[in-house]
Amino acid sequence: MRVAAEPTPRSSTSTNLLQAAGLRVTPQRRLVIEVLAQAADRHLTAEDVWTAVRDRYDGFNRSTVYRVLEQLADAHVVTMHRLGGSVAQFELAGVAPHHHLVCVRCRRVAELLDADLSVLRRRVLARERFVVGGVSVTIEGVCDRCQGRG
Amino acid sequence: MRVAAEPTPRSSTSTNLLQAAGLRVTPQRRLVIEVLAQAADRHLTAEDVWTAVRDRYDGFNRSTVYRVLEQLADAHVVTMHRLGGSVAQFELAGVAPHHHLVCVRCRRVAELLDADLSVLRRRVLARERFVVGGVSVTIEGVCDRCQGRG
DNA sequence: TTCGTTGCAAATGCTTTGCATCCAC
DNA sequence: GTGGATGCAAAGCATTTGCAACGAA
Repeated sequence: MRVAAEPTPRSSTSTNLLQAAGLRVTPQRRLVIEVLAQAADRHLTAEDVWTAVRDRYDGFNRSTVYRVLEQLADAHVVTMHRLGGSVAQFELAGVAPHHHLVCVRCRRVAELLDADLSVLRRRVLARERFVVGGVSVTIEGVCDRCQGRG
Repeated sequence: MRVAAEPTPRSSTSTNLLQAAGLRVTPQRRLVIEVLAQAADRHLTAEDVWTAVRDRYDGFNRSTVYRVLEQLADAHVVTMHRLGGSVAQFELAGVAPHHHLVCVRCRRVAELLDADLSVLRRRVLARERFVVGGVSVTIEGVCDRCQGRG
């Protein structure tokens, strides 16, 4: 794909993130990161990301989005969530360990930046012979927007 | 489908569960419930369930398994989980509110019957205008079996 | 120059659906 | 008898993969 010769500085955030992760800096990867960064408060599906990047540069392929998201997830640059629906959702990593409020009607995801689970984590490690990685609390329910309807 | 004329009592657990849920008692539904009941300690995928029921009665259709599992989930007879992998897993409902330990290597799921989250639940309800349904804690990590390898 | 990355198209895997037949009530 | 349930086959959707062309280092 030929991407418009945009005067983007080589040392932008996306470039830094890629280099820090030991990944090659390609315009596609930078775009995906920028799209996720601009949607910082939301969770995007692969389709959302694809729509956004294609808006900017026609020809951006869907499978490239999936491949890039997978690589970025492996490199811990983005985080992937499967929150009950059938589609995965992505967000830029690096904030606090986070939990989610998932609306069972509209499937919107809100973040829950609370809940200290360190006690739970320690207990599990001690009791269950289970080396704990990510702890994720998902709470299903009905969000404020949906409480009027249905 | 013609199911073998097995002398199964009409008042078995599966029949009771179906009747209580207001669902018609069909041999297919009873079989699905029985399979889930026999695997009480595990989480089964739709494929697992299908393999098990087909073992007993040839001709049991895959889509019937999906339809039955969906109806049973709607009726809260079974619980569906999406625990990081792309495939849904099912188990008979009705035990304690439960949480999971998911091994990132083998994707095996262990149960975690602990963690009192009532405080968290109350706080969320008070603060977020979010009507809380199910709370599910998922902890990813490496299980004991996998700790040797890789 | 080299090997990783991308575009394209086709395949995959899980799940859902349309329709005719069947059976629980 | 009647509406819901099932079998079958085909479609659906999100995601993955093979391969040739391309481009970052």
